[in-house]
Amino acid sequence: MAAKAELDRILEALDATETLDGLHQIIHKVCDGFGVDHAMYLWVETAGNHYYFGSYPPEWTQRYIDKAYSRVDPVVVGCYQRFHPVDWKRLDWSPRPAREFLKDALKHGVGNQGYAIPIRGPNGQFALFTVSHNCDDAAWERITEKHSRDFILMAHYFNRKVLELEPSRNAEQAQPLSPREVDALTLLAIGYSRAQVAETLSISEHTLRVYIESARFKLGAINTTHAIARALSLGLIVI
Amino acid sequence: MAAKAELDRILEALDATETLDGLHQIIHKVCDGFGVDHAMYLWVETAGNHYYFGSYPPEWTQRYIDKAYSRVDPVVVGCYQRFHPVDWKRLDWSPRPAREFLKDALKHGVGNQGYAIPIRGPNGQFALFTVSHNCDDAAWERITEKHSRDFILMAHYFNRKVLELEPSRNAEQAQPLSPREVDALTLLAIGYSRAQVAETLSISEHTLRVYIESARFKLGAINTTHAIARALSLGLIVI
DNA sequence: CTTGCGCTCCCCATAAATGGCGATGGCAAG
DNA sequence: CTTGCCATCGCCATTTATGGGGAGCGCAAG
Repeated sequence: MAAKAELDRILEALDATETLDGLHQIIHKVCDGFGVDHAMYLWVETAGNHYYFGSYPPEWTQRYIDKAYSRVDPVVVGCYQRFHPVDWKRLDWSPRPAREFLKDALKHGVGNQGYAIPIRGPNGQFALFTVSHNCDDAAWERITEKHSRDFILMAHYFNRKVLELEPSRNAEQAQPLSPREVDALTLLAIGYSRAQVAETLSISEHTLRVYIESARFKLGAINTTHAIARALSLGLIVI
Repeated sequence: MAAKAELDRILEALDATETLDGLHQIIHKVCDGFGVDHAMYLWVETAGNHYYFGSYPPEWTQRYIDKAYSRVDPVVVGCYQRFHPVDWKRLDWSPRPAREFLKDALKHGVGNQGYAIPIRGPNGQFALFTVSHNCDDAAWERITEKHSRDFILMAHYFNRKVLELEPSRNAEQAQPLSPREVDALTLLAIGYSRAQVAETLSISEHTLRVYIESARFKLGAINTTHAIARALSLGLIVI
């Protein structure tokens, strides 16, 4: 089957590329190889700070950033709460901002059909791989049914490469915490006050403070809340 | 290719199954179909609260839970910080607890080779899909090279089904936070004091307090640190 | 058109966390 | 055998967070 060879070619190209430029080119091969109008990868971070590449017109991508559309885009919002790839049609387009966004998107050449694959990486990374197209529902269903597995794999490989080539975006490795520090931060993270933590761990509150301060220092955190947040993000504690 | 048909059969079975029992059976088909000794799925939550099914001997799985091995298991610890599937050999087995864990695992019939695929879902879900086997390095590399894509897809499909059939675990759907609440918690999570957050958001410190309290209430958190931790865990904020 | 919710503002008092100065003993690696 | 890290303890002053009251405006959905 042609598409199978297509997938292999793309995944191999993804494995082989060593530059972001190379990576960005491959997205166009996805369009050609799978007969869709557009494909894109979008790493969603805090508002306005995305990492995007794809085949959408540059005006649209700029507009998307300028208008902070990722906050209203049902594809982003909807995928954030699910694991399963999703057809755009099945998302909730009822809120007014969403409908206006859709109108704007169609005007800028985004396809009326789309299929989005949520991707999650370490440290809370969240990204999307999307293919979109202009066609009727039946034709689109044929495409997505046939290639949904391929899209999943490509999403995985794209993200893998992005993480590899954009290490700066990926949080730095923190020095490990001592067991007591982990205990202390974990209990604080579930809402215990310092007094309660000290009692739970059967240590003086002062000793506890030493742990917290030590953990704060290791994590480069300026207060306890920050330390908890960093420890959670870095996977050093789990609640 | 036989393995291709094998993959199709398994993914279709995964799509079709509607019970956890059915799901648990399929893991054995993975072993048969791909010629590996063991396969397993492990949803890692707080210590001792896992969701597991697989082909390991029941004694071992019980022991794993009893000894809280997920805290020292380099497969779990190592995968938590990466996106890429990983061969067990490439993990860090040098800490003493890890070495003792390995000895214990081998004694209980876990293979000397393994390949682990990290899986992440909404609300900070973290799971592992692992295949393991007893053989030499060369043979193992042939298996993993040939089937790594299949393993990724199976990991994805297993997790998809688990999320579908175990909604209770995922059910901790927190009510969504308002944009201002997200702003407030996010800034607190990066270490800002309330005064700084209020200034950054250009609101009074009292208004900020209302947001924090409202978020605390929605999250069932008893103090700010707890709220931050829960919001992070639930994926409601990202830092 | 009412009800709810989000966003905004203020004061007071108390509880909690932080910063700074200490100290001792154990254990492991260089 | 020193150096560093971990675990444990104390006190005081200051800053910050929390809990308890209030209130008004706007928007959207029932």
